[in-house]
Amino acid sequence: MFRFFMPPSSASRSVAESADSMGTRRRKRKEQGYEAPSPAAGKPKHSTSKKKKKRGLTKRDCQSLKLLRLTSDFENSACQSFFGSLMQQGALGNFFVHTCYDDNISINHNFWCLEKLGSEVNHVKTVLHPDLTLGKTVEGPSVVHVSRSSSIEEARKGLPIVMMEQEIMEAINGSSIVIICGETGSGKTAQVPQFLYEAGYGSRGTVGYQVRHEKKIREDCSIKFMTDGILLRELQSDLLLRQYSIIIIDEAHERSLSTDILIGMLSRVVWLRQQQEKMHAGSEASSENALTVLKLVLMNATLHVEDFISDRRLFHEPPAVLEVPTRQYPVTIHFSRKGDYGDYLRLASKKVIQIHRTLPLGGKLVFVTGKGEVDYLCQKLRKESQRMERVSKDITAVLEDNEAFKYSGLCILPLYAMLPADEQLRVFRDIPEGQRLVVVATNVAETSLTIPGIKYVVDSGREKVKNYNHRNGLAAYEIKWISKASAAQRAGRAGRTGPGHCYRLYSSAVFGNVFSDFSSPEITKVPVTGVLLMMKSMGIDKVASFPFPTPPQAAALTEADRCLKALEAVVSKGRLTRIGRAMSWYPMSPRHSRIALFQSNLVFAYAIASAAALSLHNPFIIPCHSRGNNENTREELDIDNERDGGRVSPPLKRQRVMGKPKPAVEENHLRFRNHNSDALTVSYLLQLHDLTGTKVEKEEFCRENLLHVKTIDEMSKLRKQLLELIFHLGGCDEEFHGVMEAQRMWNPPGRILAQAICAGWADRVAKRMQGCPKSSDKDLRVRAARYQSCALGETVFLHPSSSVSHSRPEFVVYTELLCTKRSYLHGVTGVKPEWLVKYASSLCNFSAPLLEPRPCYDSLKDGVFCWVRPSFGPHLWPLPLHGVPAENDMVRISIFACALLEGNVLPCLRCIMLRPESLGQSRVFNLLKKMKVGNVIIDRRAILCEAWRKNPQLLRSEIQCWFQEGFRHLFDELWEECRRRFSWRVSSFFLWPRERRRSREEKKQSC
DNA sequence: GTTAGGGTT
Repeated sequence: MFRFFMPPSSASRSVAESADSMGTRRRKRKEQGYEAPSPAAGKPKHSTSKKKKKRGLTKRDCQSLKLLRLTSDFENSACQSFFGSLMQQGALGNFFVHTCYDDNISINHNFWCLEKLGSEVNHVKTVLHPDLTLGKTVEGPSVVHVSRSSSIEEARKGLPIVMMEQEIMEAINGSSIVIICGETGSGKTAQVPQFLYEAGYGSRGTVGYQVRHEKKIREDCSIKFMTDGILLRELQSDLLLRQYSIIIIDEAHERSLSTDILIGMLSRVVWLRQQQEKMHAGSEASSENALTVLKLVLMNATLHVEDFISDRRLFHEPPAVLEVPTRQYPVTIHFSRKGDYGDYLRLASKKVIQIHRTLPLGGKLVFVTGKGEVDYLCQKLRKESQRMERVSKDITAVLEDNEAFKYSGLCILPLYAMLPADEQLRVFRDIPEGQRLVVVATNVAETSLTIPGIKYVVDSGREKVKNYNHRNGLAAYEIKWISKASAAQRAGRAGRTGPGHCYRLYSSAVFGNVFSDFSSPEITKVPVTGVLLMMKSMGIDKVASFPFPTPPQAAALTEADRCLKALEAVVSKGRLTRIGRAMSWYPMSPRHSRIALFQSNLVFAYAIASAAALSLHNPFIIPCHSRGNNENTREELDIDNERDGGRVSPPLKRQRVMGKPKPAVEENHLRFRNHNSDALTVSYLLQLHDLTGTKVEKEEFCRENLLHVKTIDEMSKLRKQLLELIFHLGGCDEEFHGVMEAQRMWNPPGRILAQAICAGWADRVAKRMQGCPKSSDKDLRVRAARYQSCALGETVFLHPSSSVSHSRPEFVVYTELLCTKRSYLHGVTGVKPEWLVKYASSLCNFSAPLLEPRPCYDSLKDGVFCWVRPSFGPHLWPLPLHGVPAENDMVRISIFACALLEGNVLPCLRCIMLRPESLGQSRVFNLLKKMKVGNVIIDRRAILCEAWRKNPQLLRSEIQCWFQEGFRHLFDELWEECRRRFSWRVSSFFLWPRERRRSREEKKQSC
């Protein structure tokens, strides 16, 4: 079976496309001077647009919705389905699909002719067609005949990449690895799969897709679209990727973590498949299991391919690199005269107004760094716009109908990823008559989605990045200059539909001297614990020599290694443990997999809820209490009313805009509070959410309680995914229902769950500081609890929003140490110090065995233990005394002998209360001497049992002599009774609770 | 007494 792999590429297109399908962009297309035929004309409309409104516009969501629509639209026919998928690729894709639908594509294997561009033929490609499902190779070259209408042909002619079809296909046929570089708009995403299709790849069967939480793959699927994360998972279970013959990785320049690892992995898979093929070619064996070579196509939007080609370890033979000219409209770049404006928000606002007043019509897109800046700038622009409107009215009143002075208002819309979906969608809807669009956006508009009709871009040149210190785990958000590549991408947003302008709020000198060429790949910036675990599970032990396009920092690998050891996923030599292997199969960070794997049955299900809760961001929205400007909020409400037709109730809307009054919100959040753990607080919240009826009610629940809808929704899906993974795959449906029923009552075993969380975050521990040393005057005023983190020297604080901020446990584990106003602990759970020894022993130091308290025999564990004084982490926090198995043979023998005589090994043999003076007696010496039989040391009940089986009289006389003369006649009976019990069941001795309790009390006294 | 750039299994 032929399958392409296409990680669905940038959602930019998808969103634009989705909006397109809803028929809302026609206005914009008219503005652009053409009217594209509607791909959906005459076909049933799909409900996905509705669905989209409710859900977030994450990149993945867009992909999945779009693909759902496409595959269901076209699923009757394999090729139509495939071309349907290509619809996502922009207007030209639309033309193509439209025609395919109307004109009957013919598929013809072993057909030699290909009609191209309506002119002469002449394009015969010799492409092998190994059909794995049939298990045989189709003889001769195979091409697919496609006839297109003249309008399509015309449109295709305009695409630079079409002229390169032959070159691209020759490269792919001649080389296992090909890199195609072409800027946005070159048509590579839409056309390359078509080229392959026409060449006979994947021309049989249907098109499917898979993203997280959503999968539409039919039996006869031959082309599969998926995200990079999904393929990475598949790679884990089939290193040779037997199902695929070509893999296309789109948007490789984005250098996401998964893409980078995939490229490294695939370089080896390609090689392995070549070896396989050679092996089979040499043998006469049946071709049933024969594997063909695997081809890899990387598609890059920039010419920066150094990382892919320079390191010979990655690709032994240099890949073919093709450059496709772009079809982008010209964008004029305007730099500022002054180098660096600190107050870029003020400047941005000024620039927007200036463009608005002096330049022709066209949408404006402003890039700033975060939600705060977006909101601030929106507010500022609205004020300015209102002021100008008033002035304009005054002037027109004086000059009467003079159009030249008539001011048209600005429609100012915010855009960032965490904005609720319906508010995000406003940028794609029609704006009120007479207004002009201004979108103030974060980076989300740079890579993830494209707003139609943008002619002017105002670029602040900054972005917010999350920095992570691998050594101490301290994270912080920083505002930094973007890279030259990013700046180009932002500017490009002005040239999607016609010539545009980009106003950069920095000078060309700053751009030239300060900006880096490219943004650093994600792998260099994030913890790589999960990456390391996955590689180990795939048998890649020497991660340091893995051919990453860009290797992670050495400190990151060290940290990851230390973390995996702390989680007991690997042993000291780096080998995976059983639990580590299990962890590698969970679709979460290793820490949360560890939590989920803590115990079985009911605890398990709660642990999963906790793991899901910790896997996403904190869902509580911290309301903004600033009073704000009434006029602005009023205006925003009015716009809302216009857009949603008054569907959302005004009080709700007001609440959304202004935030609830503080006490009500706090009271609401208190309802969920677990005083020992943020994770349990959020998992309870998750439970309430999941028990809430319909989707609409769930959303209402979030609004009422000021929660991020998207975050909770994602959390809920993750929880479901994990439960299904565990119960259904294991075939435990009944158990699953039992657990779910029991869980409806929601009575989590808090203590055990806190231990589970402790096991997952064993190396992120903080201890409350006693005596509150203040490092600065500023600290004097802080009332938040002070802690010392095991990873950091300086004082850190419990975040005031944490559930445990009042209980302030002595020891906590935390999921994040984020430096904002101060260094704050987030995701906190209180833990007992003794748990640290149990779940983070790799980070503990232990003293030599103590003489006092003296070692003792533990009847439940059946062993002799001595006490050590543990301390935790680099600050050597003292922990409670801890028992470890005694190493000294004599200590073990004598303590066990003592316990035997005291009846702690076998209660019926309780013969004496040992006193210190008895230690000098010869009967002590005799007993101890007999407890070493050859090489065997009798220091445990189990060993004694085994020894008695061989020699029933062992120790008899040595023990008998401890009984008083008067009782010795009873001894024979007692002895037989004891031995009989031994032979029944070792553990049965200690089912005499009263005896055991007494023995413990005695032990305590002796300690 | 207070934060959230963008992705993903």
